This record gives sequence, C-alpha cells and structure tokens, in this order.
Amino acid sequence: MPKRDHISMSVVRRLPRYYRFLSELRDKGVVRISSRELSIKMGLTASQIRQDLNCFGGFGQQGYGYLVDQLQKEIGNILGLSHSYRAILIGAGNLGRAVATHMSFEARGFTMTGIFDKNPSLIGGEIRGIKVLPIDQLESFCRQNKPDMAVLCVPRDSVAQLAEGMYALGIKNYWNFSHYDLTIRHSDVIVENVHMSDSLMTLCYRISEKNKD
Amino acid sequence: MPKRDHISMSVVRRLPRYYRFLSELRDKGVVRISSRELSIKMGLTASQIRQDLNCFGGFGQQGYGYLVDQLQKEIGNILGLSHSYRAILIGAGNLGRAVATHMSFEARGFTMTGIFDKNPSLIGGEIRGIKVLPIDQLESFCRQNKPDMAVLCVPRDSVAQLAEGMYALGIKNYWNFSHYDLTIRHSDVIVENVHMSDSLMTLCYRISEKNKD
DNA sequence: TAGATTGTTAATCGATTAACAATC
DNA sequence: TAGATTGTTAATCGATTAACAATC
Repeated sequence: MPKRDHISMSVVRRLPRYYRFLSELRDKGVVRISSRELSIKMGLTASQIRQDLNCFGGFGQQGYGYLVDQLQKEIGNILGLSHSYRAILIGAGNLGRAVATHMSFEARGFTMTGIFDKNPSLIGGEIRGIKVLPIDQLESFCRQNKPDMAVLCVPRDSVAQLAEGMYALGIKNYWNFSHYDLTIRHSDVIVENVHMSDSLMTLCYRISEKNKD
Repeated sequence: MPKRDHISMSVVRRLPRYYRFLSELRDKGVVRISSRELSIKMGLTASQIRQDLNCFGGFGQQGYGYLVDQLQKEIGNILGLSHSYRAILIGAGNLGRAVATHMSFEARGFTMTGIFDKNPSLIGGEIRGIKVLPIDQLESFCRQNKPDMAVLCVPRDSVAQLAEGMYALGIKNYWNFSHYDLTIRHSDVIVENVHMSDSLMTLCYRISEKNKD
C-alpha cells in the first residue's frame, strides 16, 4: 500500500494527529474536507497535508477533496490500529493505573493482557478487570501468552535491568514511562520513551521567555 | 544571556533531554564531558550538541570540554527551572493524581498550589498534602492566589469551555492532558498539549512496519 | 465546459553535519 | 609547545512550501 518504501519519522509523528482530527470530524458528521480546510483546523499548510498523505497513497479526489470517514480509516490502517498486539503493564502504581485506564488500548492497536507489580499491597487488585499479578509470575505468563509489548511504569532505577530480563523473555517492544531513556542494543527492539516532564520543562522555558518581554 | 534572540523550537525541545542526561552524569560524579562523549550517550552528533549549546553561550572550554555540573545548572537556568510558577491542577482523577504525584513540579519550575475537581467523592481528599477543592471555589482561589499555570486533567469535552473560563480568571498557561488539542486565540497564551496516545499509536505503527519484513 | 482541488514536481527554507581556525 | 576540543563558519541534507499540470 505505501507508495514510498521509507517514510520519514516527522511524517510518522504527524499521523496520530491527523487520525485524531479526522476522527473528531467524522464524529461530528463531516463528510468531506479539502486539504485547505483541514490545514486551517490543524495549523499546518495544505501543501504539507497533501504531501504527507501522498506518501501512502492518493486518498483524495481531484476537484473534490477527501472523504473524512474513508481517510480516517486509511490512516488507522497505516498506523496498524486494527491489530491487537498483546500488551502487559509492569508497575500498577499511580502512573500505571492512570495509563491503563486512560488509554483505550483497544482503539490503538493493543489489548491489555496482564498487569504485574512487586508491591504486595497492589497484587490481587484489579485494573480494568485485569488482576494484578506478582512480578515473579512474569516469566511463566510470557511463556504462555507471548506478549508483544510492555508498558513500563516502574521507577527509573529498575527499568534498564527489568527490560534486559524482559527481552530475554521475548518481549521486543516497550512503551516506557520510567523517566529514563531506555536504549536496548538489539536491532529488533522498539522503544517509545515518554517523558512527560520534558513537556513541563519546555512549558517552563516558554513561560519564562514570554515573561522576559 | 542568550547569544541569539530567537531560538528554534527544535533546539528548545532538546533542552530538557540535555538537562536530564547532564543531571544523571552529575549524580554519578562525572566532572567533565566532551561534546563527543555526550553525543555517544545521547545518540546525537557532537556537532549538533556544540551548535545547540552555542545558541545560548559558550559554556565549554576549548581543549577541555564542558564541566558537567556547571553546564547542567546553565541549562536549568535557560529552562527557567529555578522559577516557582504557581500551578493548579484541574481534575483529581486517576490521571490528575498520577501527574501530580509523579512530576516533581518543584524541580521543574513550578509549585502546586491548588487542586480542583467537581466529583464530590474526590473533594476533601488530599494529594501530596494539598486538599482537593470543589471547582466552584476556583474563581475565589484565583483572585487570591493568582496561579500562573493550570494542569488540565479533565475529560476532553469539557476542556475548551473550561479553559475559556480560566483565561477570564487570568490564567494564561496550560499543560493540557485532556486528549483534545487546545488552541486559544489570545496571543499571550501558551499551551502544551500532551497526547500520550499519539506515542502509543506511533509505537503501533513502528511495530506493524517491523512485522512486515 | 468551468471550477475546484488533488497529486506531484520544483524552489525555498531551515536544520544538521562537516570542517577548521581559535584557544585552552 | 603539542594535543585536544571548543566555537563558528561553510556545505549538505532533508523537510516544507509554492506552483502547476492533471483530473474529477
């Protein structure tokens, strides 16, 4: 389906945003949109939108624009959201719980299949209908369920070693919230590091710059 | 202090990451580092690091490198982390609690001064020693305490209207977790939208691409 | 057909990298 | 002084924007 065989990361990082805007338009019942109208809503140029979409295919109709519903679905497919990759959560504290309950994994290509913690007071509890298991059951769980991805909501000091072990159990993909830039030297590993506090510091910078004037 | 008067956003977005890496090195007791060594750790080029830093000043010593402790402090100052902007949290649910407890606001230029919710079962509770107040006390609180920034952890449908009201109460800066791209037309407003699920979708894309081969 | 808007190529702009002179 | 490494300029690369022919 892709017209080009390699897509630049800056385009990829814009796809989820296109997906969100189109989903919202579709929910509002908007049938058709031109690159120009969309560009105004999203704060991009019409050129860029057409350029981006054309990395993957010609989804529009000349003289008419794009069908919102169809384009939203196409981008969902490009993102692979109809997959159902098996995810597990490591760390059922405040942050883990928030991530597990706030993200609709199902709508984003994943199913949550297991939750683990080492804190006895959390073990046995339930999050979204899934029991929190002790971390020492991780190995047998992985053998049985072969999860595709792990959400890491553990303290920063434990994450490197933990990921090491999980890689040995066959987990190759990580969504990492641990405030530590996880890098794994294996070429088949994908890590998405999320650093919420980077965004807070950037906000601090921008406020400070503004206040200088 | 800045050598150039306008700094590109791509440089700004890298500053928190420099800050984190340097903090870690300092904590490990590393005294001195060259752009080349740092570039290897961070996965950047040495050129880029020198270029980035020189937007703000000559922090290094030719023939020697950079003093880790000093450079970390300089970047902290550039980011404005020694400020103590007054922040409030709107929405004390799962996500709000996680954000409030997981971010050390104090180390990032902010102090948490108030927490608000409309859910009676949350009101009166405490998060990090701060009482959760009913949202209808927001107005009087703002008059008294003049918060600089609001962390928005509310459902996506309520955020636009809420922010509208908060702007009227004098709040100009927003850290928005509400799954909605908040845009406010006033020129003195700064919004940092955080979309964690964008990162999840990007991960889904990358996994799907990898699995194609 | 005329009007609109895409898909795509070409031009521009900005960000990254390379190179090297300055200097510790 | 020689060696190392910065600060800075110049070259390259890639991403964004502009323009326009294709076509619905």
